[in-house]
Amino acid sequence: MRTVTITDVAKHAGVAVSTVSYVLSGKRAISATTSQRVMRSVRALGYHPNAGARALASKRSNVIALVLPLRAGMHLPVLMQFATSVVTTARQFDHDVLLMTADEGPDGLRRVAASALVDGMVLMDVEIHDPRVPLLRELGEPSVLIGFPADASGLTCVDLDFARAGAACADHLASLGHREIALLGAPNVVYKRGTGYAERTMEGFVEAGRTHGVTTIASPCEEGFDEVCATVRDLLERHPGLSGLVVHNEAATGHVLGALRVLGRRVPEDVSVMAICPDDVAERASPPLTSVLIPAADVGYQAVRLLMAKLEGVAVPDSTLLEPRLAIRQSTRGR
Amino acid sequence: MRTVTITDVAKHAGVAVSTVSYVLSGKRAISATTSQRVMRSVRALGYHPNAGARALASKRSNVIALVLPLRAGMHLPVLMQFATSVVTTARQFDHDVLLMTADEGPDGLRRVAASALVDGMVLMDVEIHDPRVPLLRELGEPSVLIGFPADASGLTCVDLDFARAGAACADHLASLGHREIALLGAPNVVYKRGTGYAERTMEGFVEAGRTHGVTTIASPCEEGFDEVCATVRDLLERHPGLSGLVVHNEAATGHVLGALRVLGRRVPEDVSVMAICPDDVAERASPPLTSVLIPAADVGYQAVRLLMAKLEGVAVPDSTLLEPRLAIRQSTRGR
DNA sequence: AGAGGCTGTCGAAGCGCTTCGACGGTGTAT
DNA sequence: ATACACCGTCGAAGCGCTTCGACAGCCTCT
Repeated sequence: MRTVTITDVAKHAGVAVSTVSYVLSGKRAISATTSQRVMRSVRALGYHPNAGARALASKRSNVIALVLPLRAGMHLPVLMQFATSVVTTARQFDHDVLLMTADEGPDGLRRVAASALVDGMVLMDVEIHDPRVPLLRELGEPSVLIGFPADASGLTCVDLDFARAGAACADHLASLGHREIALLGAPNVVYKRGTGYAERTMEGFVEAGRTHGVTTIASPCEEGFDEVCATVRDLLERHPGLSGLVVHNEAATGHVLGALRVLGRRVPEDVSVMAICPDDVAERASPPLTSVLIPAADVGYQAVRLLMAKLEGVAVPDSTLLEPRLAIRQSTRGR
Repeated sequence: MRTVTITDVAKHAGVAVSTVSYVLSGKRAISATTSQRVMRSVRALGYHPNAGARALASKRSNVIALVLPLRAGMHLPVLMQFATSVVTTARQFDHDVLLMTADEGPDGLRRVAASALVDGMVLMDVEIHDPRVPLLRELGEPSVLIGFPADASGLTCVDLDFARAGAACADHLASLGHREIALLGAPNVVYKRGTGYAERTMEGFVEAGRTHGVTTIASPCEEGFDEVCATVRDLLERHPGLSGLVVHNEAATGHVLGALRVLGRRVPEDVSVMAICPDDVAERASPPLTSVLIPAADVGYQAVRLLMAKLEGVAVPDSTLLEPRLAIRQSTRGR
């Protein structure tokens, strides 16, 4: 069973090869009757254009790269959500997604760009000082970053507005009357690395606390149960007035609740707890956590949408920040 | 800056285009001197072969598809581990990975195969009655499945030997002197769907228990804390002699420990607990859990290795089962 | 009635690469 | 010395598609 080519379709429909191409691409006007005849042949023969030939002739592969670094302290489920929304959105724009990880290093990007395997790329989990950024500038490959590097000029970046997410938490707790509140963040290594979103969340949190005249404490948080327990105990001992806790670390979220239980503090009666995390994590906790949502699906969608616009030659904003969304559940209350 | 083509390299090196091609592919003998001269030109010009042209001429895209369904109850981190090991291994074989999700449905597979976008595919999370399986047979596309469908004849399947994993847990607990042991499995929906690995684990567990003359209980387990708590409480009430617990559900692992704490049972003094999960989850728990490892990286590696063999036309075994590995930590002890 | 402008279709020229057959040149067996 | 084999290299023919320019036919405007 030889594979069906455009020539077969053309013969079957009794038209020229170029006519079939134009029907399929819509790049020139074709009469309705011809068009229908061609489409009927396409279906009858089960024709699918050969991707390689198309890419060669058109200089467009209709594939975009999704570059995931996969570092310690990243929460995988969120990454997966990004990834799947990128794939789904890309398909809506008739593109496929090539998955790349960082272990090939920057050379991977270079290779993929130079070989015209992809038309553009979406880079996830971009750090403040990301080695991929200068390379991106050099390659001139259309791209969209998820996250913000230190120097974002000339790049297209998308992310949740983490500063506002941190602030939203402080706002919510302050409005409930809490006067001393803490943020438990990512593991230390994430801050050491200079990961923008973690820092911006803290800044937003602290800043908003100051505005409200509320005492804020911000602390990194490791991910083992015992470490979380120690951190929480320490926090409560040092700050007896502490009554509000924000967890921005998905692996630790469950442990924090467990630690409070062990320490004999009730949620929300003694301590209000909120999380910055996807909804399903917040809902699965006990009690369900008031949370600020990380809109992973939306970020992925925006990233692809922007990339597609760039591929069309449309100008796009350098920076796109997505609004955090507060969902009030049962883990916070006034005092 | 026009992109560098093989013609540029040939001119630069003073040889024919075909010679450059043969140097790069090694498909014909080329003298050492010529070869070196060509390679020097390749580096000097920064040549990368155009993927589309290569695919068109050679009928090989050097891309494989990775198909993730993404259903409820799947544990994402494990999927990610599979995925990254597939990508890494594919790169070792000079292939890239196209990421596909199920929302395009079987047509996605058909499209990708017919357009010669990929040379073969790796399908993850295959169910007992998987709609993709008949399609796969029809397409005749080289493929490897991770997981086992009901009828695996003529297909290449890889997976952890879950029956032996379940048995290993029962063996371990029995050898420690426990006479009544329970398996907490995946959420009910997973069994309803007919997911092979979940069922096989249970069967192996029950079977091994029988061999040892130990009472076994196998129960599905939802993933919220409160549900887990209720399940565990119920289990302990109904089976007062229960002293060993196996958790085969990553989202629930942490909750089970929390539930036991709440119920006043110490681990491992009162109840021995083990898990079937990746090492990092087991190590992060408190106390660190004796576990049977899911060798995600190895499964991904094997899948790609087998696929590459098939692409070379080498015959491969229909079924590859990976040995479970028991790691004894602090959550189990004799009674 | 003729010029000019649209529309819809065709033919042909590549896109950059692989691969096949051909062919000098050198080494080995007769 | 002649025949033969083999090694290393070359030229050319596609792979299946897009796209450009050409052009026939028709309509509209003067």
